Amino acid sequence: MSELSRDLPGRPLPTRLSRTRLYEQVAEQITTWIADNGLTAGERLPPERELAARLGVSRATLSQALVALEVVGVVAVRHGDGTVLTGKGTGAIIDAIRAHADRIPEIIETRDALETKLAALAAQRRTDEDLAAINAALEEMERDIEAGGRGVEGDEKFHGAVTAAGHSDLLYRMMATIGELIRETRIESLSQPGRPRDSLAGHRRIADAIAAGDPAAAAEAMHDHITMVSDVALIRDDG
Amino acid sequence: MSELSRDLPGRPLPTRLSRTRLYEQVAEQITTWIADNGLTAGERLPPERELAARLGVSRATLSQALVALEVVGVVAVRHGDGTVLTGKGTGAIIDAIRAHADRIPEIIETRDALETKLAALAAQRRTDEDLAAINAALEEMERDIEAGGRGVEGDEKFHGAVTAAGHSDLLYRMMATIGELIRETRIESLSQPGRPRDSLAGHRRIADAIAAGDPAAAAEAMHDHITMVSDVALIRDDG
DNA sequence: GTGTCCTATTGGCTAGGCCACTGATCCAGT
DNA sequence: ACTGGATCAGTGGCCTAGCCAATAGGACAC
Repeated sequence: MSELSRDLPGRPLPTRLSRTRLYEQVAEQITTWIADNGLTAGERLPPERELAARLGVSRATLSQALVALEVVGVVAVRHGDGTVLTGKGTGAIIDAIRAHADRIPEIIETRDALETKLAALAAQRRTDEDLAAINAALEEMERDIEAGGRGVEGDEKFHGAVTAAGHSDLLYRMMATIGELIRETRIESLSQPGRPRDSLAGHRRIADAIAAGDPAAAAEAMHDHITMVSDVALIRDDG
Repeated sequence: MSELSRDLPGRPLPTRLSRTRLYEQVAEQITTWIADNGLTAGERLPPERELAARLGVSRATLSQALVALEVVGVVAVRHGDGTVLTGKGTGAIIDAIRAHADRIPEIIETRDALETKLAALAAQRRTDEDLAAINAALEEMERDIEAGGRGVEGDEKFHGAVTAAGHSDLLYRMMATIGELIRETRIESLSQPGRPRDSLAGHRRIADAIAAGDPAAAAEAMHDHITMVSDVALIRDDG
């Protein structure tokens, strides 16, 4: 039959396209369901029997999906108790790194590599919505600092907004992978006296460059900003 | 109350020791069996029915084990054909990306982000051994091109050597994560007429900067090199 | 030779069931 | 009142049995 025709584009026949198996779709549905309902670590999934029925698959298939999610580190299935979400998510690399104790310099380097590029991309690709999100984060950080806070949340949102503005799935994922590691260094950095204000100024430079659509300036501003953060980490190393 | 007492051990009370589920043991057995018999990519595992019988488990359980191995990227299960070993082994993100078809521009961007930084780090940290490896790769590529080849292997080794010379575990792992994706673009790039020679020259610049210990020059050379590669990818996109 | 069809083989998925584990509850003993 | 053990409902673990769907390769017609 002509079933083949729809699988034969002009392209070089990249990789034997794999059929989606049911368990993959199920796993996908579950993860999106988790995201939609804003479930966090520790919360429970419905019982297998119920979940299987609700998704319209057999328990065996659901079980495969759970195995997949378990391997990836999204959930932990506990015999006799239930299926609970684990916080880590991507975990694999993170644990490996964290196991080696003080990898902070490496985290900074990686951030530098990824975010500098992302800033440049953001300058080229940001939409008005992206810009709005960036500015909102900036304002939140400013308000928090004015009120005597450290602006941690705004800081995080800012970098998240810039990452999103880069419009690169792969880079986005990589940032997500080391996201948790970054968060740890971030808190340390902003705990330094006077640091929040400096950080805010750095963010302004980045935001301006992105708004102006100047990739080079955005990259440089981001690089400088991350370098500043790294000072803190090094200080801690000395201590 | 004394409810607290159970939360206050002298020791950290490690982690809720998780029972090994059968599928884990099965997956373990399979991987060791693979290793023992020296099976390589492309070779087949026995049929599910037979394998299940031989391992003394049900097909359902074996299927779970295969899902786990599939998620990790050890095997590929093909409906109607069988279960074959895949060379890779990291896979998770790769498939997610590949599923979205033409992500080549994103791959290039990510390469640019990671490798540019790695080149700079390599310029600062390379040992004599690193330098030797880089030069060896360069020579291999040159010889291959002289002989009319495309220098694919040398190219790959070169980038691997630079990555190693960066001495950053995290960045190294991220490169490994997208390694296969890069390989695909590499082969395409070097298939362009005249491209291998240009590529070789680009590599020389990078190697020289690293040898000279000049991070900025190394980063720039790497960036230019990757930009050149990206041209090819874009050409392909047009076609 | 070439293309088509058939079929054995293999994985995909379901249904239904029993067993094992967990946690909460209840109850007897102290 | 408190402790400890027994019970029980709910949950996942695993199995058996079976049918469906995809693949590859050979038989066959041309």
